[in-house]
Amino acid sequence: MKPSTVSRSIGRTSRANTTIRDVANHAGVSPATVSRVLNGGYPVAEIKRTQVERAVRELGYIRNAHAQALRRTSTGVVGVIIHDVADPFFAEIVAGIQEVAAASGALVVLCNSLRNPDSEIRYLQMLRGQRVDAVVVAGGAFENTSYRRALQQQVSDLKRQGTPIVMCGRSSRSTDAVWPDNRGGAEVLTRHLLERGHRAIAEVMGPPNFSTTKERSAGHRAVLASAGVTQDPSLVASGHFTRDGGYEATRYLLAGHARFTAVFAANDLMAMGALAALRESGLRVPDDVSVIGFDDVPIVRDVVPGLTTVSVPMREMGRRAIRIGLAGADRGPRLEMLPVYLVERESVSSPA
Amino acid sequence: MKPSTVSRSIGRTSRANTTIRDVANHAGVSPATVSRVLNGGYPVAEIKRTQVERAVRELGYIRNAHAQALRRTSTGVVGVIIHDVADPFFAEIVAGIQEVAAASGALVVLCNSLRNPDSEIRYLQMLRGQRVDAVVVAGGAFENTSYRRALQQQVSDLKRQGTPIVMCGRSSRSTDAVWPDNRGGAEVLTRHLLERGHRAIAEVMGPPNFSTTKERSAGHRAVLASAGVTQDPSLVASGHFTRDGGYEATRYLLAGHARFTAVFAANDLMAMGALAALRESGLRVPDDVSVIGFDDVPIVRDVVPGLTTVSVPMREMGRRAIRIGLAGADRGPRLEMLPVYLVERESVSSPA
DNA sequence: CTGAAAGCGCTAACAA
DNA sequence: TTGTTAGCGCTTTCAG
Repeated sequence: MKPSTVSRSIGRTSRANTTIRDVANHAGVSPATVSRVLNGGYPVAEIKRTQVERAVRELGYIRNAHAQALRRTSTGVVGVIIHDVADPFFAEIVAGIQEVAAASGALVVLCNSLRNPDSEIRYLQMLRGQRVDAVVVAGGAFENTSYRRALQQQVSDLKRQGTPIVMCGRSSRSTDAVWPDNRGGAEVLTRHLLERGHRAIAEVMGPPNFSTTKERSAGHRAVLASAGVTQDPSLVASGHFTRDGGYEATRYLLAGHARFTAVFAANDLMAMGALAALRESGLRVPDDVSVIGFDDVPIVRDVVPGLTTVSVPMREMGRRAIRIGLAGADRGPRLEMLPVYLVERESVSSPA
Repeated sequence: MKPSTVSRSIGRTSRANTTIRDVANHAGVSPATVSRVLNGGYPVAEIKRTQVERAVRELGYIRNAHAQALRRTSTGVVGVIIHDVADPFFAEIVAGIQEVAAASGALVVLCNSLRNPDSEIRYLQMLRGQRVDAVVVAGGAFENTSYRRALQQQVSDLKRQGTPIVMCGRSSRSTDAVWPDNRGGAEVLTRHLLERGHRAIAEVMGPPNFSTTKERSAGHRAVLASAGVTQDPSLVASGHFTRDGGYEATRYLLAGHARFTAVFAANDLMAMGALAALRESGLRVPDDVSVIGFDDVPIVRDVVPGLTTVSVPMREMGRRAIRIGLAGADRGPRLEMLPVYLVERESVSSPA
């Protein structure tokens, strides 16, 4: 019996994890041989291979991923930072990411920033410490210089480490990115409303200082302007990108004196809130007021009336983002703006 | 200049990650000292501490979590296995888990089994390899002996490693668990329907061989039986725990000849599908048919008519599950069945 | 208070 | 084809 075997068997039988050494001893081979059969792609005598496989099975052995990560360059883990899992928009993106990560055997570390810029930066650091194989940051960007600077720092630190980082849901000049045509979608929706005869259109905006808010609002206003419709400032309210944010903003609008025949909401969740507020005020959709959303999250086809919105390929965005990340360090930023399209349902009609 | 410094600076400036050694050299101290200031709780001269902190900042140094995990007993990572992130029931649970994990500085690895038992087992193994500090398995159990056996094996392997595993959404005898009162909730709902005068109640069940399906169905049938109402077999259909599963099952029921005045759906998503199928058939809810759901996922308050359902504290279940896991290895299984309560909205009325 | 040294569990030369 | 060896980057005795 070799010394190593002895020293191992002396210890308490308690909490010691099974190591590659235990498997080697159990199978009567060296750790290197065990490693070779586990990794494959290296010649090992059939008899030894069988012995090792049996030992692995009998001991219920699983390699320590950290020891492996320390020696190798890849960890088999990817990091994902989103605003909030409970938001269906992000849940869909994560589902897409998971799907391709699973297909390539990678695990995903999911981080919720809860729309706190500092928290996003902190997660980026933690993911860097984890030496993840790729990171995808989903959701619109915070438009604030200190955030921008901190993000830029993380991006370059990550690059220095050789870790690809890809943005999902925001455009970018310096890193890989996949995002929806926010501006184009807003234009399509606004044109749709205009064609139906609406002129007094309330805008339920997202929070200021978000790239998503800016882009969608810009598209909306540009079309309005080019159609010669001036936006009444008292018909604009902003709120969080949530159902309650849309609800509050709409209540605020309703409390004012201005009248409107349609609501342009920054996303579906806010549109749902608008629908609730309108309903509470006794206003019917679309008979009294028309409402449009943005994103086409799964639930909006089940509300009544069905919400007319623009479809953003959330799941596909997630898939593409992680595929780009997993494909390796960037050879010049890969930028993909995904098209969106109008989905007409029942929440829009012509004003009386 | 010390040898170590020299050897480091000889290499290419390229892809080398910054290590604790680089920081030590930069600050003119030993790696041990750097480690001590980084970890805190150990006396270090004020001057050296300052030097180290500056070096860390200047180098943008972040410790390699894997090297750390290899030396320490904890990894600061927890594992979570759910059925599907895109399902709001699970998204809520994950949000709760994330919340407390973040508060204790832990990262979460999220795994989607997509309701595939083999996939769940495989993830359990991977999480074991990651030496996560705790794992929570959310969602109902697959009622099948080979799964049960494999799960039991994983649980004991995890225990041997000293990793707490807690079930979230299913009861258990051998491990820690937090779950909703599925049976009680089904009873409350059924009684509610009975009190409104319904007797011909269709049951839109979940998939067979799921603990959740069994428990909810059992509660429903028990109340029916004790009220002397016999369930018409042609009024029972099962489907996946999704909106489409509920839709298909309801379509199937509608295609049959049997008539019913209410639908008892196994969860909210299936109830939404039922609502859609009913609407398509020209049936009004609740005037022609009443519908109830289960879980009270966030969206159901926004459908029209608002869905009457039973509220399951999803987020709180997630919080509790991870708290139990993070609290350490079990001192006898901690079992918590959380109460549920009826939420009356507008989807139920008395039959004509 | 500080540094040297050992070693966590694994893989990849390098020898044999 | 196989084993021995040298670390990956960190923390933690153990001396000083």
